[in-house]
Amino acid sequence: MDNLQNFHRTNYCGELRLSDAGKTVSLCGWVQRQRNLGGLIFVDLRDRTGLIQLSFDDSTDPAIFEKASTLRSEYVIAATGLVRERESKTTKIATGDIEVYVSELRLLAKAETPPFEIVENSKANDMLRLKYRYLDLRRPDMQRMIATRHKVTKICRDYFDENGFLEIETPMLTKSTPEGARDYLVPSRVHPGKFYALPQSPQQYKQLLMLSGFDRYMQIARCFRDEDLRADRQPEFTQIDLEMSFVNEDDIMEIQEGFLKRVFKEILDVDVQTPFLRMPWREAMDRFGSDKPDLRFGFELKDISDIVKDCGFGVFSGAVQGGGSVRLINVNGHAADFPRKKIDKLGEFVKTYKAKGLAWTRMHDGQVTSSYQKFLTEEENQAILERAGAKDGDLILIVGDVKDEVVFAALGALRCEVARQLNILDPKDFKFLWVTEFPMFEYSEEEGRYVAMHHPFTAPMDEDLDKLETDKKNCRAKAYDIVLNGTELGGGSIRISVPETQEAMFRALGFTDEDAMERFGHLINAFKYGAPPHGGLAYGLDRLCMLMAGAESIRDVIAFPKVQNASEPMTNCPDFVDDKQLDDLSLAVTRREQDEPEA
RNA sequence: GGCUCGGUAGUUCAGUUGGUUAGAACGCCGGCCUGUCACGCCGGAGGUCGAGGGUUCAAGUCCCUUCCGAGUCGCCA
Repeated sequence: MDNLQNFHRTNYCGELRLSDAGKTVSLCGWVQRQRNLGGLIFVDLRDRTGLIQLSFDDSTDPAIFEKASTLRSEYVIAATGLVRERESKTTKIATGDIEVYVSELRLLAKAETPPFEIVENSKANDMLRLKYRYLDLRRPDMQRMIATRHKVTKICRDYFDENGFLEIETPMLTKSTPEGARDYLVPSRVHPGKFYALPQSPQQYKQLLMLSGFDRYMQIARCFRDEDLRADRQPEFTQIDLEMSFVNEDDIMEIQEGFLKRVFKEILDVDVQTPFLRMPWREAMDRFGSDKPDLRFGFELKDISDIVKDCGFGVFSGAVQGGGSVRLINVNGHAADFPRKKIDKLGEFVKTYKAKGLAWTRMHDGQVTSSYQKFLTEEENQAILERAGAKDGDLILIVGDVKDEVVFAALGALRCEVARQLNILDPKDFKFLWVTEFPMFEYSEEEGRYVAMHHPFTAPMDEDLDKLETDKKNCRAKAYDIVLNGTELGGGSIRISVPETQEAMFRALGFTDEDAMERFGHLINAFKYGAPPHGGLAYGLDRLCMLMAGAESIRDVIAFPKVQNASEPMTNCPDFVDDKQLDDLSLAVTRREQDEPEA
């Protein structure tokens, strides 16, 4: 084994080109592969910029050749040599015109055979990759993802700085708030029995910063939510968090669009058209069955409740008369892609969303087959097909339910599912959308009361101010979500800056004055000292990077993510702690997992 | 907590109605090879079929339990 001593790297591997021929360079990195041809050895050397071929010749330098013959994959080496044009070139790597003929070789570290090959597009499963994440991150595609993420945050800081924003850090140890997701709690040693909470978002702090007069705030903020994971949800994630004073929705959306336009241009060379399309929440639900519609394709929802409300098919008429609706989508032109068996599978799919079933009409080669037409009159059937704009080659899919939410959820998801099955979703097509005029409240079955759909500091729309207490169901908020290709990138709102309105909001949510004071007293008090009108936005850096990188999970753009049960396979956290630590924190554990080690 | 899919060599996978010594590719180890670049050729090692129990003359295969992973519903102000 050698050491670095006075070795100094002069270049990165992947940056050398034919124009560098004749130079003597010093390179460092990992052995990608060694090819020993007998009297010749080729070594592909890898660093974060790419590969370059090192060559060794037994006939001219047997000592170095002997050393090179011991090299194995993932050994760490340093080499000095002459850049020269290759005898046989390749276009497979960027440095394929040249090689480095090595005159000095240092072996800096040996390596065991890795559990999976360090190559692009690894097929190793997620668990293995995450257990050896430091090896997984050596792979070129992961290096690119992490680098892309760096570029996004770099542009973010530049852009918002240029637009007068200050980056301000807010605390990680905060007060637990009841509304919203479960908090991660941190016990206090010096206050036995008391807990901090890790922030779900810097929401209240950034509003207080507006009160302090910082006017434009930005933070790349880590947030924590103790909820179950998904492909696009991690217990700790990063938000680009903004707040601005003396602005309305348009001002916030405009500054946001400028940022996204720039990020997509600089990183992907994609020209994003601004301003983005805006759509009220109600319209998004009616047309797409979703508050985060994917606009890359059609198959929009149509309401046929009026046609079937008195029809002879109980599934339809019962849904309408029970207070719900019957709606359809027309998968136009794709009847041939959905034979009976596949339609039955779609029926199973919608049941995931609590739909009772899926009715359908398939028009293929002049033949019409249908699951429901025999129960309806000729006029009713005709009216449905007309409403759907149906023609030969179309597939009509219908869901009815006594609950509108079920119809929307089922058809909204079904619309995306058929698009996915038809393989018509282009990951390089970026369709942005603002969804606006969100409802202020949604009814929580679990709690038996209305809860804030966004958060309790969201301002109601001026024209709905009086509905805050009288008509919660129809009260709309100055809230907006930014949606990209069916993914909610982020959301924001104009905040309540009038103390009386904030008090009304807390009352509407069922808090007593004492409750509100206990939980949000700091905010309520602050608002008494001159609060500027303000609003902001926060969106998921991880999700943005995922979509830009074409990744299927935010895990791929997070260096050290958690798996589905919120553990981390590499360090094996969370883990038990010893009694001394618990004692210091005045904690006693009353229930443990079964896999507790023998005491 | 529910549903769906998965777990076989270091890795990715195949393994038929239950039936001989569980296979392939890549990787790994050894040998040969002077222009390879997925080098080539020859040889070799490597398996508690996730775990436990059951049915059977016989289980990777069938049944039960359980663990682990992925996706998803609930949940995520």
